[in-house]
Amino acid sequence: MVKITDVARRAGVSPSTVSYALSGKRPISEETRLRVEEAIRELGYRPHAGARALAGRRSNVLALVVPLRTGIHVPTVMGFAVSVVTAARRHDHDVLLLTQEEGEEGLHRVADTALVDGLVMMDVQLDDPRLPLLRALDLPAVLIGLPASTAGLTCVDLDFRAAGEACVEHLARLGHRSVALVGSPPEVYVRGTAYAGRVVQGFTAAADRAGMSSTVLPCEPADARAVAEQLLREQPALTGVVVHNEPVLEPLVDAFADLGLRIPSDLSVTAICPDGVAESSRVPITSVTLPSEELGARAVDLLMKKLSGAAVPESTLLAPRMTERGSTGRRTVP
Amino acid sequence: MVKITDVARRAGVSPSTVSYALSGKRPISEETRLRVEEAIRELGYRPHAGARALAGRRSNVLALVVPLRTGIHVPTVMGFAVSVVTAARRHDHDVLLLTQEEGEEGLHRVADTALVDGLVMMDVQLDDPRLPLLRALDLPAVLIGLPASTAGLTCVDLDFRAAGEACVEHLARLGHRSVALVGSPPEVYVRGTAYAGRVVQGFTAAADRAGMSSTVLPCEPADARAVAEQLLREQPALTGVVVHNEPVLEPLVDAFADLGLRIPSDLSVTAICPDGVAESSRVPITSVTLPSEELGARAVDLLMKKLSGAAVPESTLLAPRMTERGSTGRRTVP
DNA sequence: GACCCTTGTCGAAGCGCTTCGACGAAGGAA
DNA sequence: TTCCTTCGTCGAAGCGCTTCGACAAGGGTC
Repeated sequence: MVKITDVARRAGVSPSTVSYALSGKRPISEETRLRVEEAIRELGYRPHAGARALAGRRSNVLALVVPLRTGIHVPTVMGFAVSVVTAARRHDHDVLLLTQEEGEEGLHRVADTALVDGLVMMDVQLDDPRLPLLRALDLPAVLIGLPASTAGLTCVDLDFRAAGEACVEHLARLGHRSVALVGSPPEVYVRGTAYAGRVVQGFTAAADRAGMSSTVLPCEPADARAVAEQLLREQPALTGVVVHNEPVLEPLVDAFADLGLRIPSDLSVTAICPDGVAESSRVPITSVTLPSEELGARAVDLLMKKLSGAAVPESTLLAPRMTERGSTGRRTVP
Repeated sequence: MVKITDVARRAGVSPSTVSYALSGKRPISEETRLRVEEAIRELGYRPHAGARALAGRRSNVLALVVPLRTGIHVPTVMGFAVSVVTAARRHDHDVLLLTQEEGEEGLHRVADTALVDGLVMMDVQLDDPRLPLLRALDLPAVLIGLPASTAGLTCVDLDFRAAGEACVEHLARLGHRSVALVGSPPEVYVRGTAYAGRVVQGFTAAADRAGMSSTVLPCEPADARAVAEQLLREQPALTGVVVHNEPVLEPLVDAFADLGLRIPSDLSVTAICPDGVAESSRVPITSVTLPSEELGARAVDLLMKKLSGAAVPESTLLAPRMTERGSTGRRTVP
C-alpha cells in the first residue's frame, strides 16, 4: 500500500504538505502542488479511508435509508437511490445502504460509530416513529418526503398537494366536470404515507373549487380492471382520471380500453409518476413528473450544506411540472 | 463521544483488555468480561469505525455493485440487494452501494482506499469487462451470476440451465409435445447476459432430448400480446409455455386468456422467477424459484469465508426447485 | 522442587492521516 | 531601516483503536 509518506518522499516535501496540497486548506505554491500531484499519479496513491475518517473526523460516507414497505413502486425507489448515489459521488462521498428493517438500531449504529457523516431517508411517514430519534441523534439528515411536522428537520419533496391540484386544474381547463383519483393501495393511506394523502387533499380541494364532482379510489396492483368498472358504474359522467399509482397506470389504461373507452376522446387520463413510466405506457400519459433525479440531488446538496455548517430551510417543495403527452383532451360534450 | 479508554477506566481494566473482551482474540476471565460489558452498556460505547478500520485493517463494510441495465427487473434486483444487506448484517458488516455507472473507477476507489473489505457484484455478463480488473484487484469478491470463465473467481448462481431443463421436463412429464420459451428482451441476450443464455440452452436441450418441438422468443415488456399471438399463429400445436421474464409474465397470461385459452386446460404455463412474482399473478404460476434471498446470503457467506482466508469453490450453482401452483396440467389431447 | 505451559492482563507501539503551532523568507508600510 | 504581515512549509501531536510482547500467577509434569 502506498501512503502519504511515500508521496511526500517522492515529491521531496513533508507529509503535511501533501495533505494540504490535497485538501487546499492551506496555501501551497503552484510548483509544489504540481510536484505532489505528479508523485501521486506516479505512485497511484489513494488516501486510506479509515485513517482519513479518524484524523479528519469525516468519513465521506452518507447513509441512505431505503423503504421496503408494501405498496411502493420499487423502480421509483431505485430511481431515487441511484440519484442519491450519483449526487453523493459528485461531492466525493460514498453511500451506505440501510434497509428499513434495520430501523432505529441501524441509525444509531452508523451515527455512533461515525461510519457516516450524514443521512438521507426516503419514504417518510406523516408521523414517522424514527423522527424523534433523528432529531436527537446529532447526525445531519435530510428526508425525502414531508412528515406532519418538519420542526428541526430538513425535508425535500415534490409538492404533491400542488401536483394533485395541477392535474385537476388541467382537466378543468379542458372542460371536464367529473373526475376521479385512482390512488395507492389502502395500506399506504392507512399507515400515513405523506405524499399519498397530500395528493388526495390537492385533488379534492381543486375539484371542489372548480365545482367538479370527484371520487377517490385506492387501488391494489391487481385490481385495475375492477376499479375501472367500479368507476364507470358509480360515476357514469366521468371523463377525467388522475392516476397516482405507477404499477396500476398501464393496466388501468388497458382496462378502460377493454371497456370500450378511447383515450383521450372518451376519457382523459393523467398521472403523477416518473417520466419514464408515463412515456413507456402503451398510450403515453400526460403527467406531473415525479423528479426522482432532481429530488435525490437536492437532498444530497442540502445535506452537504448542512455538513459545511450552513443553515438550510426546513422544507423544500418542488413545484409540479406537467408534461402533455396526448392522453388528455377537451371534453366532448355528449 | 465515549471511547475505549472511558470503558476501560470504568471497568477498571486497560484498553487492550476491553478490546480483547470485545473481539475474543485472547482469553479474558468471565468476571472481567462481564464488568467490561456492563461498562459498555452503561456508557453506550460504540467503537469508532474509522479507528477500527485503521488499526484492525478491516472496515467491516462490503461493496455491493448493483446493475442498472435496461431489461432487468428492478424488484428482483432489489430482492438481491436486500438479502445481501441482511446477510451482511448477520456478519456484522455494512453495505456500500456502488452503481454500475461508477464502473471500474468505483471498484478501484473502494479497494485502494480500503473503504471495503470485499465486494459482491450482481448481474455479471458472460464476458464481463470488469472481470480482469476484479482478478487483478486484491479485493475478495463474489459474483452473483456465472461468467464464461470462472477461473480465479468466486461465483454463485441459480443453475439456470437446469432450471430451463426442469421446466421442459415438467411439461414433458405432463405429456406436452410442443413448447415455447418466452425470454428477456433481445438486448439482454445481445449483451451476453449469462443466465438468460443458459436458460435458452437448458430449454432447448431438454426439448430436443424429449423430441418436443420448441421455439424461443425474446419479449419486450410491452409486447406480451403480440408475442402470444405470434406463438399461437406459428406454433398451433403449442400447449406448454415457459416464461423467463418477470414483467411479462402477467400480461402474457392475460393475453392468452384474452385469446380464449384457459390455463392450464388449454395451455400450461410455467416460469422462472422469484416466488413472489409467481404467487401474486392473477393465476398463480407453477415456477422454478429464483431464490434471491438464498443467493444473496450465499454470496455473503462465501465472501466472509474468503475474508477469513478459507478456500471456496469457484462456482456454486443452486439446484432448481419447482413449485406447482396450478398453472400447468396434463395435456388434454384434442 | 524445578521446570514449563497456560491463562489473564497490561503497557506501548503503531495503523495512515489531518491539523496545529512554529518559523524562515519575502514583501509592504512606516 | 525596522516592524509587521502574509505565504509556504515543516515537525510533531494526536484521532481511537488493535495487537504484540511481556509478565505475574497458577497448575501440571517429572
